[in-house]
Amino acid sequence: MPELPEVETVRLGLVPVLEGRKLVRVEARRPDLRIAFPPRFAERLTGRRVERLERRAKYILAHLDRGEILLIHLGMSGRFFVDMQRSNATGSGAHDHVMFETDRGARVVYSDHRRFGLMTLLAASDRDSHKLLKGLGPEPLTADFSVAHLLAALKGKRTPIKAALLDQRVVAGLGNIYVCEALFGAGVSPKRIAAKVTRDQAKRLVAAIRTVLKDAIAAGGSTLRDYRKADGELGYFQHKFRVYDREGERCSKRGCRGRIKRIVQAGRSTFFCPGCQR
DNA sequence: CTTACGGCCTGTACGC
DNA sequence: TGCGTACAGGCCGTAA
Repeated sequence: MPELPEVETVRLGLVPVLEGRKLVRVEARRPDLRIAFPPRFAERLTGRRVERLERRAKYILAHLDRGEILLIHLGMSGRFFVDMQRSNATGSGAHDHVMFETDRGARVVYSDHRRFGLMTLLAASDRDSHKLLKGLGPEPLTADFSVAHLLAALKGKRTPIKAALLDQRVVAGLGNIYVCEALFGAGVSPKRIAAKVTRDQAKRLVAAIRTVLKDAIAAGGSTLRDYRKADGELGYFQHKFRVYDREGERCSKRGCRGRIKRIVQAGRSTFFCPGCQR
């Protein structure tokens, strides 16, 4: 269920445990996440030092010594746990697929009941050319993501803006929730055809996207001590959304008398206020 | 080329 | 309580 802010919060939780640490033991308990582990996956990771954890879109890239990158995607249900007791016997760890033990004795467990996540290895030199990474659009929290870029990316697109913003080639890291929130913040209707978004709306969208993502990351940092919950789970936090999953509630915008509506676009729920999103 | 849709898995919520 | 159904925040491959 993680989008950019959740992935970033997970990354921040992993940094103190993994960065600079050597992996002394790695177990890959099942090989069939969305993309099967490469051959000898656990062996190739054992003994490697994690030099740096990077986030790109919804991916975490663990830069290892010897010029390799461990690429991680959490899919819909991927979670990391640090230093907690997990037991397959009791069922609590039934979906624990990968375990990393560091030279400081920390144990990091990756759990993913739907198995839409993935882990794979790539050469550091493929950082920008790997097929999962090469088509990604700009990071929304950097200057690469500009009004000019957004307008160019939307040009000629016949799909609704909602679908366009979910397209990782347009902007990287947004998912269904934050697209709904950003469209609400910008006052733009999710049904508007992408190519018809005006310059003024594009400006508001760029600003709203940055704001909702930054606020969510900040909420993770302030809600969780060390980005970690009591049970050792990293990166997830209670966050209040203004439209997502609020069908039927009053619009929170001042002076707006509308109610939040739910529609289905491209098979996914969209929440918006017909009163103030145009 | 762009756009639309099925499929991958399992868990949970809800109506009857 | 049990059962069936719908739905879930992602992404890829394929077809149109």
